[in-house]
Amino acid sequence: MPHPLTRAFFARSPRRVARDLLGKILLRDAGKLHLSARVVEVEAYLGINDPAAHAAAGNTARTSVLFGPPGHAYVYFIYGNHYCLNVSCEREGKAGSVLFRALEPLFGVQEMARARGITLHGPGDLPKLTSGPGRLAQAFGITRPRDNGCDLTSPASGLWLAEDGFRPRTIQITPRIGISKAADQPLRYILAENPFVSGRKTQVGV
DNA sequence: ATATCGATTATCT
DNA sequence: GATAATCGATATG
Repeated sequence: MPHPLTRAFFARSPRRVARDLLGKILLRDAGKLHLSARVVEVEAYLGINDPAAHAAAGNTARTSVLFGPPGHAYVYFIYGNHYCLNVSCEREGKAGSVLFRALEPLFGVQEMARARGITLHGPGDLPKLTSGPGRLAQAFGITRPRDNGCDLTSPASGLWLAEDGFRPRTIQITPRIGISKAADQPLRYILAENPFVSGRKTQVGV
């Protein structure tokens, strides 16, 4: 049985939290709806001194959760279309966070497909559910303001993180995706060779 | 297979 | 007024 991650787990640097979140599980419990998926791709955002981080703009109405206690959901809306999910890290007052970029569905595949508004035609379609930060948020019904600030260490919140004993084999670290500032820093953590990791599907070079 | 582009809005300059 | 931690559709090789 999965058990929730602790506050102390998140009260560390974004790099360590990101690294250790790989292989953990995100769960959604809303009445009859139960979803779960394994974390396979995340990015670390380092706080006010990271030009690519929303926290670089300071503690505003939008970013206040980042400056609050660790282990809480920071949900933002982007490109007029998509929501994305982060978890706050470090101590209260320090704005590090981790962005969830891709998950591997474990339970509730049909419900995720319905939330995404797509029909599955085969196993090859599964990555369309949760591969990409906007996709996984839609699959889990994560929106702002409703889910912004919710406690991801508490099953009672209906959106939480847990571990089930899974141990990742190979972890790779690469530059972050989709940003223009500080784009060279290696802060993206992925489970190597997991088909649910977002981005290029074809291997270039070797 | 890769490249380009439109959608649509909160936030900041 | 411009841009953005994205996605999906369309065009082209």
